[in-house]
Amino acid sequence: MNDIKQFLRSNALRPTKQRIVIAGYLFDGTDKHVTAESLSTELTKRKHIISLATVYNTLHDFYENGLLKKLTLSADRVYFDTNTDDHHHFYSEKEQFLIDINKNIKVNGLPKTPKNKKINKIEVIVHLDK
Amino acid sequence: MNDIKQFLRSNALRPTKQRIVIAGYLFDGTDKHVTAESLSTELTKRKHIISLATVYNTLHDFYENGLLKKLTLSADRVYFDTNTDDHHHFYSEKEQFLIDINKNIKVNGLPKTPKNKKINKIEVIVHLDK
DNA sequence: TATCAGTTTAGAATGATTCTAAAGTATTGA
DNA sequence: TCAATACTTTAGAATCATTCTAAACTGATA
Ligand SMILES: [Mn+2]
Ligand SMILES: [Mn+2]
Ligand SMILES: [Zn+2]
Ligand SMILES: [Zn+2]
Repeated sequence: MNDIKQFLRSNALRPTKQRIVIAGYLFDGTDKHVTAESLSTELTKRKHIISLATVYNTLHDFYENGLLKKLTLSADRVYFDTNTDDHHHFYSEKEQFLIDINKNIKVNGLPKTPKNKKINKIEVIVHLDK
Repeated sequence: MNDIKQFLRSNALRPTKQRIVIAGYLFDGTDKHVTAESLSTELTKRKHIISLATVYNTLHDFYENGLLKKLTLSADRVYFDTNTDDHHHFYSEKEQFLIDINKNIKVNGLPKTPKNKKINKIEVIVHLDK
């Protein structure tokens, strides 16, 4: 709890009640993939009444400070990922199934990068079926 | 034009005026990535007045018949791809830059597929910067 | 403890997409 | 050929995730 305050402060984020609760949940040591909606639901379950606007604000604040990654897997919701290492995903849209691939993956055979551009990140999504 | 009619019929799609125009544009031989909005704008430029609802309907009809692929690259718009072969993309969200990678790409080092699931498709997105 | 910048919040706004239901059109079989 | 039918188009409303607004609130600072 004081750790969380320090953690927030060290990321230039004021340790407000709401941020402490959200950070406590998100950064509890287990990797998570959340949406604003799923996080809000989880907070409600835990009797923490935090407005949806604040959930959105906080996710963005954390994202902007590099504490979360953002995943665009489906057109109608944004996932935030507590695993900020470079990694990839198994994903099933139908089943809302999403798990990390932490092993080192090599992508071979890429053509040369378009003129005047540079590669920022290579993202591999392994789409799964039942 | 009669080709287009046949083409639509052979895909169980009635050759309506609107579908003929849209198919004529989309399947002119050059690969394209469009959104409902960009396609609508292009049609307007060409003096084809087709309602936005029909643009959406048609893109979905074509998609459902395997004439288009759907790409989820950004949370706030869906791209449809006239290249229906297996392929990957260079992408820059900031610059709306999107080009095909048709070369064969190999992804090595994947962990084993989760129990009771099978791989449907592997998607590689090479995110670019300036 | 006063001050101020940063934060939270309810509710409105936005914008892509989907839905509704009525009018229009392609198909088909007599 | 053409009426009957099924499919399609359309305007406008609805939906829904997300962002915005502006007012109330709170953490930091001295
Ligand atoms: Mn959306
Ligand atoms: Mn949206
Ligand atoms: Zn992850
Ligand atoms: Zn493509």
